Amino acid sequence: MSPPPPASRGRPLASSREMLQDAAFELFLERGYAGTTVDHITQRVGVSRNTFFNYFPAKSDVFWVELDETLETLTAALHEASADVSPMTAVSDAVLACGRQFGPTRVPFALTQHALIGSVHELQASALIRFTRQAAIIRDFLLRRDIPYLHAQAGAYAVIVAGIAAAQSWGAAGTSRGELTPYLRAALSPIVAGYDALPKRSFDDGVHFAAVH
Amino acid sequence: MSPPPPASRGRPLASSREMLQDAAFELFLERGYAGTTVDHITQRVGVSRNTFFNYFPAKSDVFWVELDETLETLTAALHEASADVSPMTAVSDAVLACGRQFGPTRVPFALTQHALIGSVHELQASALIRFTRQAAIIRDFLLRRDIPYLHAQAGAYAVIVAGIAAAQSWGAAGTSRGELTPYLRAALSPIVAGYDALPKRSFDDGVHFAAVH
DNA sequence: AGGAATAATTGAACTCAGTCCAATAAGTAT
DNA sequence: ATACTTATTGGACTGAGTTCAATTATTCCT
Repeated sequence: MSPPPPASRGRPLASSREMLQDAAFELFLERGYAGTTVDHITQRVGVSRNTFFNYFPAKSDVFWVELDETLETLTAALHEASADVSPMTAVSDAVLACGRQFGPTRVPFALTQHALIGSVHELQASALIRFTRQAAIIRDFLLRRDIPYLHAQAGAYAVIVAGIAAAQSWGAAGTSRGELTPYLRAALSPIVAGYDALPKRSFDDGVHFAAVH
Repeated sequence: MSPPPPASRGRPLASSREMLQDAAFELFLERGYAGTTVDHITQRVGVSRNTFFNYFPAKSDVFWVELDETLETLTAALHEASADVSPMTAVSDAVLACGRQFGPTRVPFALTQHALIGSVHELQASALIRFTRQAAIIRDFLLRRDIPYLHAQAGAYAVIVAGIAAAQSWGAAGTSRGELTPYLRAALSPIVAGYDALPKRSFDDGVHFAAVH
């Protein structure tokens, strides 16, 4: 996910991550994601196919680079959460904080092109990986705040999908889109409200839900 | 998705869908999903590799067969929804109706083995396909009930992920799992409550969200 | 009975992502 | 110089999924 640390010893990097990334995005625009092979990308940079995989674990990782940079800040945003607000409010605030990294001047490729995810297998798989990864981070946060497992898992999922729905609408809105934040607020509010209204321990009305993992 | 209609004309089917399916599940248990190739499956049935793809569009479709049968009933369940209850309650009821098709005596392979989804690319992709397909059905239902686009999309997503969280906990609970319904109820309730509490048209407090598609 | 139409099966060749491995090249530290 | 470290490379491989033309089994029509 993160760029390999520049080594002071050994053979220096001949091709940079950015070169591959730039070539890939050019080609994605020229021939579409599906019409671009890893060979195309490396040929444009003038490097062997295998070198691509030194920098990116998969072709699909290029698609997500911009988004991934932001997703990585979620953990930190959660750690800054105040203990005064409800768990789901804290999560929502963290997601909003991440969302503020986007705006009319910064729209990740993955958002403008999210329709691609519907048709390319690799993107579907890589999208789900990111989904579950972020959900696990939020779920664990909620578990630490004593939310029972089922609600922690479902709540984590729900917050993420609210973010996805917001990002999709925003990304699809074209040049008129403005800031992402109001979209996020609108999508998140019913979720947060629903969980905040939940009486403590209401989750097991007669049924015992075992924790998983 | 659905089995090819038995043709009255032309060469009759030599291998049945069930034979391939049974062989596949046997092999999934014997060697794991990833360790089973399409070749293995067709060799066990005594048929050529290409024949597999006459019956299933992809290897991953076998993984989901049992679940798919139930997912296909969602549209019908939504059509039976009463106009008296709130849109999200109607959706929740439909999901609960689908969920009642499972129980201790019927646990789909995809649920007991859901951990596989975390490690197999094809399963990730095929899981997301099913997720978006069901979400679109629910979203369109909510749109017909005059829910604005962003909330319809986010709400549809949220209901599905609540179902997923419930199904995961239930599937992971082992032989002590009992009925799926209480898990579903618990996971769905805060979502439904959150959306039901939403004042009409509160969604665009000053911002216009364009409909997409 | 003898085609013609229809549909399933098959084999073969192909594409492409991703993995593995051994060889080599290009640097740095001693 | 030499050893060590690390990047690059080529080659072979796996496995899912596609495409296509050829074959085979069956029904319908005459």
